[in-house]
Amino acid sequence: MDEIERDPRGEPATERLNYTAYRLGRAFNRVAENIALAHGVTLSQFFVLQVLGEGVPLSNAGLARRTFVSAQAAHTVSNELIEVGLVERHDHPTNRRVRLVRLTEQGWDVLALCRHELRAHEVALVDALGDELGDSLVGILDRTAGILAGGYFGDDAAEAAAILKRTNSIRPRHIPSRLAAAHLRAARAEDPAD
Amino acid sequence: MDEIERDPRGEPATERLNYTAYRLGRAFNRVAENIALAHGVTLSQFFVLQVLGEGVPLSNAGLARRTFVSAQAAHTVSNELIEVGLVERHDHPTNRRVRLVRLTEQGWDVLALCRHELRAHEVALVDALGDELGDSLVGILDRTAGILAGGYFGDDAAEAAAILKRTNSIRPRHIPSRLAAAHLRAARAEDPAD
DNA sequence: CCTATTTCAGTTAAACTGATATTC
DNA sequence: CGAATATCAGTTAAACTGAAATAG
Repeated sequence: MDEIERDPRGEPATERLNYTAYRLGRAFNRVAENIALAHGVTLSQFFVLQVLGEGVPLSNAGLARRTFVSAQAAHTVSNELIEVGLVERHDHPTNRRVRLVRLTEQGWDVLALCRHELRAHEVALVDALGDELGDSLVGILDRTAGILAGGYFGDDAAEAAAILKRTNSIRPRHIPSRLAAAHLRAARAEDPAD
Repeated sequence: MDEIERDPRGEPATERLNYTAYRLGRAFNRVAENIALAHGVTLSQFFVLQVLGEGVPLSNAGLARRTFVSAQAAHTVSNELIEVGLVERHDHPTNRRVRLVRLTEQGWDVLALCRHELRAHEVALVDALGDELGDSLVGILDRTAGILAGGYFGDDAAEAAAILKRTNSIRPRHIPSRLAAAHLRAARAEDPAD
């Protein structure tokens, strides 16, 4: 072993809630982003679809609060979704100032597809987590993120495959050599005729 | 009540793990960012400080993996921290290719201050959460984020105060009128001589 | 030769702040 | 008039991809 000097003031970052929550969020975002991009939707757009997917029309201000961004940011994302036909604006029944947004039929279709894939991933995760969640919040977050690893349970081939499914007109993602190698190995094992 | 039509396909976004994890991460990030900025450090820089705060020198590649970003992104952040003297580079004992980074004394000082404030926030959160965490992951994430609200337990005055503490040479944050009003009310109640 | 690391460079998604008009 | 909303605009933090040199 290397046994490089370790400073005595050192404390595991994974003991801090903000770090574990950040880590867990990143892991989920990778999966969600790959799923969304595979259907031509960016991650921030997908969060808007998810909130509107509750089936209740929302004002732009309300949408901003639910997606935790500024009203300006939510407005931009809404406009993008309107432009591609996944969302539409309509008047508020009583307040003439606010303009509500809601999903179009096409929006519901895309959301249903993403939801389906997302749920499959969740089922696998909850299964891997087991029944006992433990008794500390930071422990749960750390353990969940650890199981998720990069979001794909450490399955590099699965991650590479998910990246390849992206609609690359949006973001032509570079596949790290480690992932590419695993993906090739998996593909070869599946089809030895190669 | 308004009773606007609710689409039967609607499902709460808070039932999806990716949404609740994202929400929780955002709430923690707001708090961590305010604390970090109060000491002249951005959020991404702070994550690097937290990882190096384990007391073990890391390569840039290792740092990238621990903060879940590309090597290029980690490299940029490291350079920023080196420039302000919170981090320093030194050689790897055996591998001449890698250059390790570690905290400087000044880096340890800043980290200690941030850690202190962060832990106080965590204690308040865990206290509010109570002993029983529940038995579903999505339930825990949702409940925790709900308690945190915007990160400050719904205490608008506290959030406004935290924003005001930011070193505004970095990012002169706009304080929403709602927060500003709450902050003024709280300040007036504290010092009625005003 | 292959893989990992470092690091230069350009690009972009996605947030931010500022400011104004409008409606309740 | 005060507060919330919609929406114009510009800006920026912070990620991304591409590519090259270097060490093991």
